[in-house]
Amino acid sequence: MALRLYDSATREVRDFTPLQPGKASLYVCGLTVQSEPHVGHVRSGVNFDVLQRWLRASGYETTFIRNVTDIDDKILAKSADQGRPWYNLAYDMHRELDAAYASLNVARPTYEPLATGHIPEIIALIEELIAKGHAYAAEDGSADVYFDVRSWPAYGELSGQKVDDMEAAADADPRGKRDPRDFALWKGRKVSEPETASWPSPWGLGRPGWHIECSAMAGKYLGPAFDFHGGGLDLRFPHHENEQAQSRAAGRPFASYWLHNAWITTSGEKMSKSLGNSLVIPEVLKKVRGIELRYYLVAAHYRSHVEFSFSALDEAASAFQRIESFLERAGSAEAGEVPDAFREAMDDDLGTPGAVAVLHDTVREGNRRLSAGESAAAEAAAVRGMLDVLGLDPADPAWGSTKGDDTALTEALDVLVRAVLDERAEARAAKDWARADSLRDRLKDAGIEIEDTPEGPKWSVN
RNA sequence: GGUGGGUUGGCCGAGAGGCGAGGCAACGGACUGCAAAUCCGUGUACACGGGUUCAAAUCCCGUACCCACCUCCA
Repeated sequence: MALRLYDSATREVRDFTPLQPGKASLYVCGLTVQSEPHVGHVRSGVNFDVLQRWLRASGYETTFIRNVTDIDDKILAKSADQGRPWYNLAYDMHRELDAAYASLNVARPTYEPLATGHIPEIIALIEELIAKGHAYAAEDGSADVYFDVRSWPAYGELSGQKVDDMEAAADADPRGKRDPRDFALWKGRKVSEPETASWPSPWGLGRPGWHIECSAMAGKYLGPAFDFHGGGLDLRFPHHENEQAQSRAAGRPFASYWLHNAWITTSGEKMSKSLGNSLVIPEVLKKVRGIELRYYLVAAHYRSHVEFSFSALDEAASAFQRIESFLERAGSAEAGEVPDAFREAMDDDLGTPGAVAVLHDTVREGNRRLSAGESAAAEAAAVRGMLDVLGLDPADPAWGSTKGDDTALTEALDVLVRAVLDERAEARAAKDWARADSLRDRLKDAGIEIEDTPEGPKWSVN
């Protein structure tokens, strides 16, 4: 059974037929780098990273573009509040985003274009739209350029809306627009905005509107037609609707499939800045490891709403630790082929919950064999293979060399712990259980867990 | 007003007409000096009211509640 995915445009699960046999092209809307990324933001990164990995694992030569929006109203407003240049804020937040992705083992895309690096392509696309009668420069001398929604009959097709049914935006600035639903392709510079945030254009100094950058960049790196376009559900309208309208109006077929990941909510509500910053990635990673947070995100289907809670996150961490301890027990194994059931789950609209269930089934079978004194090499190889596809392989160097970082400390601690364990071994040999347990308890109080195994006691820092 | 999604056991979270996904927690058993880890076992779950069907968590009608989008949003 081949890969099939839910296409938001047609609202049905469709078989994936690549434009070019054996190849897959994917454009994902990244973030506007205006604040620290929180759990909700990285969900999209993780979801599409899993898609990208599965496409590659399925044999597709994959080109993956994920942009960064580094100029927009919010960046300008926030940087002004903070009293620093907008590009400094954007750069800092971009680095925070990179760090968050890295801590979750989200692979780098083939290329990560910035909006500000594509002004010539954006201007060229706007000129093309004007020439074709789908865009116009505002007549109020503002240097704004708008897309003419009424000139494109298919407008609204992606989000299933009719122009006439739409609520006129309360906050839409009607200046210079022919229709309130027309959206900006180019925003003329306002006197209140810094000069550094504007570029010369045929219409005057200004900067790109939000949507046009993605059309321009997708076109530059993936061509006029490509396979997948992804992003968060809230981007479906207006962002993706507008991207598609302006791209198609310019004669480009654009994306064959539209994929949208659902929300992470807290207290039943969409995550947002107003809920505080307790869910920014560095804060969350004080509670669980990056690999555990990633497992939490992967264990839910990408189209399901997730109600974030730290207790659910803890459960996920426990579940993941079960997988890790199996790999430790089973010993080293190379990543092997994934089981058919895993493949079927992933092929079915990226069914990671079912895939994770297969993972656990395999772990249980492996543990059963180990308990029976048999080899679990086959299970360990399969588990490694599955974890690899999900970006959850604990042995992946991307998770950092925490073991190597403090080798000296670990060795020193090992000597001390061994000394205590030797003492405990003597006590146990003498059947002095009270003393043996007291030694173990003292280590536990220091955060060191002791497990007695057939190969002798093992210790680990909790 | 328009569009779309949701409500599943103590908790998280799949499934989309018929064999109880999986995990966490709990309980019982095995193993262990005791633990830990692991294995085996244990669950009258599908918001509510009707209907269709041999069979409904799944389809239909209705009701309730929740959420998202409608030009700032992952």
